Amino acid sequence: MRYSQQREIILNIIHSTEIHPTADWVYSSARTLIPNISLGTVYRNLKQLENDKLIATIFDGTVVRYDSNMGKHDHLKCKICDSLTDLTLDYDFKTTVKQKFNFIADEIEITIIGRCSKHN
Amino acid sequence: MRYSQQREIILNIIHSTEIHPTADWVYSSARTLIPNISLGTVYRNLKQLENDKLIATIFDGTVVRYDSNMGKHDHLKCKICDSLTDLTLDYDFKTTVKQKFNFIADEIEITIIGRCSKHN
DNA sequence: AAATAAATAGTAATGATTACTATTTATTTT
DNA sequence: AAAATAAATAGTAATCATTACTATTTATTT
Repeated sequence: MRYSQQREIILNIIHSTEIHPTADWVYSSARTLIPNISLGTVYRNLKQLENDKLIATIFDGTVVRYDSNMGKHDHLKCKICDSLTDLTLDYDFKTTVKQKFNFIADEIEITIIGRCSKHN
Repeated sequence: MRYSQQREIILNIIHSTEIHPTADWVYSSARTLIPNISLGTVYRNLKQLENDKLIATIFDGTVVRYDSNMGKHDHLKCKICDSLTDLTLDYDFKTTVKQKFNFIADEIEITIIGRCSKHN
């Protein structure tokens, strides 16, 4: 993959925020640095960065969000302020589903939906 | 909420399949019974049925799927055949997140992604 | 410095979902 | 049972996120 300033900026944007931004947020943010960057460029690079395992995508119900935390982790999603917070839970479901369903687990996605500390 | 034949048929369709259908699948299926049912009617009723807790929605990455299994349960998603299978896992994350994050958990969504018994 | 192929900007197209509106229909009132 | 009502519908247009397309630009190789 050839270097591009656009891709570097997009990756930096995702690495420098905790908010798990959407493609559109990344686009707006990138435009402050490259005013005429194209939305298509943002989407294409997000996909490439995901393929290269430099970022991860999270499906948040309606929109896709991007996450620079590449370690195995889970999410707390606040119903009130719509924030998404990383956490790490302790579990071992892989052996369970292998034994009961003969299902080989590659990834496990856990999202806990509720009210964060600011809204309860 | 006023009775409508359309809503009854939509609910029956979801109750009579295990495949966690998409809105479009429900639409196609409903058309065999009501040939000129509108796609908007399908979406509107799916939303109403969800509000009334008669069905649940699952976000499958790209499309929304509907589930008539209203009990607390989790999903096994096969990467190869794209099937979505219900299962029930045993866990208690609610107390963990209350203690560590002061987060009140209302729902917990767990999806295990991998290869089902037919594809491993 | 010229050749190349990958990446871009800008725009059009797609696909899922929602909004709108005139008409139909279930339910209530008379 | 007929008229009044308001909710639900069909059909169509609009929206929003994402993808596709294409001529141009640019990083890298020769």
